[in-house]
Amino acid sequence: MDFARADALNTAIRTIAIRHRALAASMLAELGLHPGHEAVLLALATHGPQTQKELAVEANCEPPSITVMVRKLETAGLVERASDAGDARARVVSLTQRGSELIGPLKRVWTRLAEETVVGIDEEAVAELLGALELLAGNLRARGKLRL
Amino acid sequence: MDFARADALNTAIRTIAIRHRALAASMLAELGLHPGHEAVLLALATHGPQTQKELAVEANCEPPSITVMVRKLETAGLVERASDAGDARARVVSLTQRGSELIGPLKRVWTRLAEETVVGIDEEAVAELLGALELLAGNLRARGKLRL
DNA sequence: GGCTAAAGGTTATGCGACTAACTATCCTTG
DNA sequence: CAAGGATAGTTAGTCGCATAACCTTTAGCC
Repeated sequence: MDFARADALNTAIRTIAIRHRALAASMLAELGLHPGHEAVLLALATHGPQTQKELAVEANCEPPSITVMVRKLETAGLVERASDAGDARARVVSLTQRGSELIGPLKRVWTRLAEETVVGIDEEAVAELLGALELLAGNLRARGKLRL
Repeated sequence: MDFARADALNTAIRTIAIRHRALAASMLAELGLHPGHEAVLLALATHGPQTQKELAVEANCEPPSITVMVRKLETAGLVERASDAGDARARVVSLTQRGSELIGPLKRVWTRLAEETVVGIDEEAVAELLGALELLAGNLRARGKLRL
């Protein structure tokens, strides 16, 4: 690939990353959330109570990030942690009542974000784009761990 | 749009953002750079010396981020700042000799990153994808600034 | 011309995310 | 069953990026 195209691609990805996050931040602020928190809450809403390790996999980030986010969500009263019966190391995280009540509005905000992101693209093209994006995500999987 | 598709889209974007950045970080580390720095260096290489305000536009980030990055690049000896003749407020940033010498290797790394990102996608599809990504970037432009 | 508004930079602060290093538990296996 | 390695979480420290507040200089305008 020539540099011009490579740079256009990298730049587009970086630009989308920054702006998508910025827009997410301003929308999530309506609910008192910060970007990243929605991944934890939606994972809990979809797959039920789970350990922080599992959350780290679902939310696509490292355990230390989960530790901090879960602590903040706990302080906000949206989530609670309990000791796992059978493994004293693990902490099982689950939604509180207040957390559950936030899921509906969160899903609406999250949907609105996606709609604004792809405005002007017809449904078929969106499906195609989604496939391509998931392919990219797969390509990039765990590559960052490589140390020479 | 239904929630499932919206979430798939948002999640794909967030995942790509995190992983692309992580891979970029590990590749740029070979050159002693951190992610974000490449945007400044490539902007200077492409469009020549310019003020920090212009760099902020080109690198798609806010002036304070530029201030800090430029200072680090200056400390690393890759960039230098001079007072603008005619406007005492502005600082003109330019590449040093060492900075210029880094551009070649940087372009190679940057190209390799893009190639790894789209591995397994044929050239025509990459072009199409690039167009879609730039459309998304346009959709998201400055939306984050909105305050209700 | 002097007063106010706008613009370029910097500083301070907060957030997410990472790596590295640490603790505590669990599980293997010799 | 005791020793060593793997695993769940936490803590500490760093970086990019953002916003808010501030300082300085420029520019507009009676």
